[in-house]
Amino acid sequence: MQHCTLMPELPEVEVVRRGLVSHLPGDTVQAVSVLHPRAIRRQIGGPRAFSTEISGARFHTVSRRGKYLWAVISPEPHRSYRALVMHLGMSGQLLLRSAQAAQHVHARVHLALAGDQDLWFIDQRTFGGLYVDDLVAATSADDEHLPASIAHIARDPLDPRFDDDAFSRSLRRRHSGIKRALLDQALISGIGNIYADEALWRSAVHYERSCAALRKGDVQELLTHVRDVMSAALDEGGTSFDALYVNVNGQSGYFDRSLDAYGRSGEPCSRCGALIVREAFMNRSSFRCPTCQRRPRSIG
DNA sequence: CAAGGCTCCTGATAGC
DNA sequence: TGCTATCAGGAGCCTT
Repeated sequence: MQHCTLMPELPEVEVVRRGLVSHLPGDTVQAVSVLHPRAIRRQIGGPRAFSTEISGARFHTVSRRGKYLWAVISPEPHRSYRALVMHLGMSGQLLLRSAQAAQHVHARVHLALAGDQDLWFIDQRTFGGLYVDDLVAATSADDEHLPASIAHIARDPLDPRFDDDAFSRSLRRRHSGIKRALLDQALISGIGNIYADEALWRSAVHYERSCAALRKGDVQELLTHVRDVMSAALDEGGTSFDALYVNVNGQSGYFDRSLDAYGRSGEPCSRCGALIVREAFMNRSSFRCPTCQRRPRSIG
């Protein structure tokens, strides 16, 4: 078993959202313990202000934009609606546990709730974090709201209001390789290193393929593969999700993904048999089939 | 304004 | 045995 298989991308975060939405609404925060100051990020006033504001807060719906989650909280008098914003980063987990549960080594924030279970934020690498932010109208035209701090995050490809044509136009105007664009949360959200590699493998496209060289049909096909690979993971997570158990959690192996490219260097491509290679890219790894996903001629 | 690189962090693992 | 280097990567931030 690998030491960390979570790496939350859209499907993982969405499963966590579903767990939260089945437990949090209606519950209230009785006490707050910030166990690691770094777990409170982008918070005006820092951990102290966070604790003050979230104490006594009552939760409403839990929403998601890309890899960000937020729980709407009742406003104080004469204030706009606010939200508890949560990001899992690389290794974050949100656990609902009884108050008596032993404290996890990497517990960063503890919210004691009035209900049966408390909310714990666990995060080994502390790339994730929580904060409270204003909710603002997403567009001037409707009643959709999202935290002001994530207004720049694009819709995800499973969002019914994701605009395929607009995405295609924006993407093809980019002067960069396709994978860099897929990882840009301001262009399309929810995709991380794993699903980017998987979708590119399914599309038989090299990660350095120029965005501008893609035809509209190529983009549409890529979107289809992104959606397929994410939906499959979401189904898997959804079916193994047990609301009666803990769990809004990201246990290791929770998603037993069947991956075709990511992490499979040295193993045969399940389409052609060539050995999958790992290459350094953007301070991370890229996995591809050297035969199915040939390097563009224009790239060294 | 966009592209692209740097940096934060902890723990497992490999190599000497 | 014990040290050091490497790797894992989301996303804000900064430079070009």
